[in-house]
Amino acid sequence: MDARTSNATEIDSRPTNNLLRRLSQADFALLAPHVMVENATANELLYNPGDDVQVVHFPCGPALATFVVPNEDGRDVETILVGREGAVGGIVSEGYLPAYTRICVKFGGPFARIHVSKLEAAKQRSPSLRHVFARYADCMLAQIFQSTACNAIHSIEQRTAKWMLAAMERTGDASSVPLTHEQLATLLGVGRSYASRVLQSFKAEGVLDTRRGSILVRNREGLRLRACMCNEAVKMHFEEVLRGVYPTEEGEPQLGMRSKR
Amino acid sequence: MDARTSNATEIDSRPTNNLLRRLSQADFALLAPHVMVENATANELLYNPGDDVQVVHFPCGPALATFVVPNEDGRDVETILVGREGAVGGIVSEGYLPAYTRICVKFGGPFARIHVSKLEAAKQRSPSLRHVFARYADCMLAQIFQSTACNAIHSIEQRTAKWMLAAMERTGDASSVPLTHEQLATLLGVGRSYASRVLQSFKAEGVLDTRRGSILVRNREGLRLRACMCNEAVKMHFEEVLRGVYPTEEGEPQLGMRSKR
DNA sequence: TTAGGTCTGTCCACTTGTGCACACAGGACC
DNA sequence: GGTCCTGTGTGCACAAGTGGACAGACCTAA
Repeated sequence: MDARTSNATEIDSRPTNNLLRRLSQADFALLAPHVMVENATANELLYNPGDDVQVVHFPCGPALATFVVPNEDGRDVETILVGREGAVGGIVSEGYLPAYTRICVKFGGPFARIHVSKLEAAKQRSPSLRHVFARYADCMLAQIFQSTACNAIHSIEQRTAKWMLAAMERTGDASSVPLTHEQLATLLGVGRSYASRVLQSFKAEGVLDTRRGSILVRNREGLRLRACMCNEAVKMHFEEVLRGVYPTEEGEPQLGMRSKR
Repeated sequence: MDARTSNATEIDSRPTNNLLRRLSQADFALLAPHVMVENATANELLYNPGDDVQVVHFPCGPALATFVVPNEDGRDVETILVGREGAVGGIVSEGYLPAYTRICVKFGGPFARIHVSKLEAAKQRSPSLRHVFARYADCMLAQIFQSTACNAIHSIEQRTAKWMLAAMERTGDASSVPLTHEQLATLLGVGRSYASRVLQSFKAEGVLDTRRGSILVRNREGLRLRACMCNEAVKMHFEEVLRGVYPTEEGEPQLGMRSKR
């Protein structure tokens, strides 16, 4: 509604990644020449364990990436989801180290990419830019900590509901998650038949519906009732540390990070 | 054996924290004036959620800290152990942010402390120092990722064995862990009676023995056989990224990080 | 329109872990 | 030397989750 500011076009042309959109114009200008947006499709691997981390990927729009911890016996575990609120690759390590986890595109979409060396050079020049990334790294850490606790004490039912909500918040899609029962089970690190049963019980309660290869959410509030509060805890930390970056149902963070005018 | 270098005394007087000992002399010199070593006792809280993180704590000797994720229903979960291989507080966030987790002294001992502002100032002046801390942050991240996966798919038996080994590697103590069954159970996020039963089965197999308030390890190799490989996976990452920082049974990292001479 | 592969719902026997209860053992303190 | 408290060992009923199996449903492609 105040899209008539002189630089609205320039701002709106930024990739739809909340982290990038939160940057001041000056900071974004440092990165802009090196940012490239490309599409990635579901299941594409951004990094494998041991890969040299050289590129930071910012999921845009409905794109979603996950960190997958491989396991000797093949039972890989998905840990955290990263959508347009964040970025993956060298966020904590500042790059040039072997990746520990696999990073996998969960839902396809555009990804903004920048070489770590360019990002680090920009951080060198702008403390405020460094600061935003340090803050995001802290939020990502919080997310993983919460995941660890969640896996330790919450039921599969709770975690299923939590995962669905987290995915929907990030993609912005109102209703459907393209996932087979098998995939959902793997992602939670549980058996397929039990995952099916949980979905079945949700279905019986009218919370969601199942299609071949996708899950439809019928009653988001019901889902929230059945989920643990882990999402909320993490969201609060995001709000405290990086106000407006975490996607919510009320809408995206507005541009113009300085709240004046 | 080459303890006759001119500055041997100065080096040996460094706190017995492997991260600090890995620093070049020049880098350590930047920190030294601001480092203070103080003892902390078990169960002391270094941070509570929401606290402003202003001090970095480096566990020395047998000291051990843990990150505890509090839970709405009071079922707190301990996540990762940090001993003399690392540090806690503002490692990822670079300080001045509200703590997300509780940080608790698990086993008492000396802690070297430095104010985040001093550490950050030193990083500003020395890229190599910054680099060491970025690398450690990456290792810590790996540790948490592995924990998340471990909690998702490994049995309580495996996790108990893993925890015992991890604690012993870090404290260097050959045999005894001062822990009640209750504490062990809480720390793993499981019921007390089941934890007792697992210990009982280990005892029956001659792997460990129980005393009132502490657990004695009888057969470390047996413990390793019963543990998951999560420790090893993390250890490998440490070795790759920060060779010699992770404590092992073979001994501590030797000083003089440049291997020449 | 049929064939074939994948996904889904459900059954079953089994293991893992929970939560409560209770007897009793080990120390610490008077 | 008794008292009291906390910690330990164990029994039981139950809940949660596993892993294999299989029939049928859905979709695609020929």
